[in-house]
Amino acid sequence: MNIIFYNTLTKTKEEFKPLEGNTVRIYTCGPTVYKDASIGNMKSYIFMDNLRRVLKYNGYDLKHAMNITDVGHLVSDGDEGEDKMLKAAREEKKSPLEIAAYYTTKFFEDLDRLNIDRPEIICKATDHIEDMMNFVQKLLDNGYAYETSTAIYFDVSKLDKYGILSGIDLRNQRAGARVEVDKEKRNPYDFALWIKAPENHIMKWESKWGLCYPGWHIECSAMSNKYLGEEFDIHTGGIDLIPTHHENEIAQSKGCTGKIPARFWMHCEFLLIDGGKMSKSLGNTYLVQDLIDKGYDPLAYRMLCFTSHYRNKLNFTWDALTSAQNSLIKLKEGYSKHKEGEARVEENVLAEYKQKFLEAINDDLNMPVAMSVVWEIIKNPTKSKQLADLLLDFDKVLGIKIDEPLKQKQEELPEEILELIEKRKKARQEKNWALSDELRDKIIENGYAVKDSKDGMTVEKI
RNA sequence: GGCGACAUAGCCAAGUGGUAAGGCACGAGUCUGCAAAACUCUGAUUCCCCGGUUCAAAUCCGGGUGUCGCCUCCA
Repeated sequence: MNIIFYNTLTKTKEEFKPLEGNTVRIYTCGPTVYKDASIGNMKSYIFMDNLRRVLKYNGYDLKHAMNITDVGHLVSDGDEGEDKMLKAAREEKKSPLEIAAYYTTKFFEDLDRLNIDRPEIICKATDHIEDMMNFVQKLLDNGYAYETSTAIYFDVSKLDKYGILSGIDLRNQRAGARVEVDKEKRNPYDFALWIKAPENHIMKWESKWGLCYPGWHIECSAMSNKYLGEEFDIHTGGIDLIPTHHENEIAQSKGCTGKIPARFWMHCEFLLIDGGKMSKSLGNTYLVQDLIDKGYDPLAYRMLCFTSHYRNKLNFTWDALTSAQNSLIKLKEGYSKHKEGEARVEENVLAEYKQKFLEAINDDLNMPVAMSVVWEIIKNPTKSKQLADLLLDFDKVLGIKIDEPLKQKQEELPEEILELIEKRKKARQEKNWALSDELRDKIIENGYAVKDSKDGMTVEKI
């Protein structure tokens, strides 16, 4: 079946086919590891994982590279200010590499908790300094770069067109509206490729231009070129990377190879918190750990992401997450019921479900529609192992571990609650309903839910 | 000032010309000693407002209002 993806480059949906053979080459802009990754960051890695799984489900092999930025970008894009890595290192009293190692580990922990598969190639910026220098030299050789007293700059005026991704027109931009103009720069939009390190800069490398450190776009160009070639299939990232980072990657690659590095550019929209931006000052920069601490299975967040399309903003609220977790529980229960089902269903029924599911995911990863097919199966009154197997098959794409119990923080019941439970059990045996109800109220008052069944009662924290 | 996105039931949201997916919550019923849980059923004559195009518009066009994002580091 055809796969259709929305391409930011052309602003249209296009049919996707790998450039070469059966292997899809993808590059994803990974994290800068100087702080914790928020659930907002994770939205775009869930998208990345979703893309991988859909391509694999369609039978493609993947060669997917993701960078780990462990060399500092600057605090400001005006090529000035303090280096983020160094700032974190100073504040946490660690070396930059310790900081990077620490947050890299935490980042991958979060990926695991969200069941996000790792790209085949994980490349660290600091391991590719040599490649970056060569890339910069190539740009100088080709006449796309120039040296100033502070850095090697890319000259955007040398390109036939700068701004094809974001649609900016340089003529409409006011130079220095927000950032002070560097007199040595030829054009306001010129950006630093290779920066001459000040005396006190810790992370710096010997180069033919002196002790330097890389600008914040060059690593992606150098590494994608190294691992995936001059032209690969898909480049992904968050929507915020379009106007500067990806625009500059395209500029660099065009200057070096004459080619736009990727055929398809796919971008994930932002997560909103209570309808607005996630920000430190509002204290709503939630982490995966925060979700766990509040008693949620991280995969509930994955479910929440599937209620909306990756190209749309998703409004995160705790209510929405609760709703996603409830539906995840129901989904797992529904799966179990089918798994124990003895009935047989017609082959064409299975084929029809599969067709609808495939149509949805291949239409630019339309997960909300794909999920509606899943619910159709769950709600099918004919309980059949075949349907359970189909759901398990779909879970290769969903990655919600439909066949495993919910992973929730289980709290031990306190002693006094256990006592109340015992007393109530006795009261119920004696059919002393008044006492039973009184004890139930007490348990509920303490913040626990009581469920009675034929087999006894269960009590859990609300 | 420039660029862009969005506005669909209480909430999270699909749907891009053919008469409103799905989930959660709520409500009702079944069950239960009563509740909870579970199971079943139920919800927008209508898609921010006003015009226009069309046999037909949530979907296209024009105008308005509102919300949000980017142009500084950001997924």
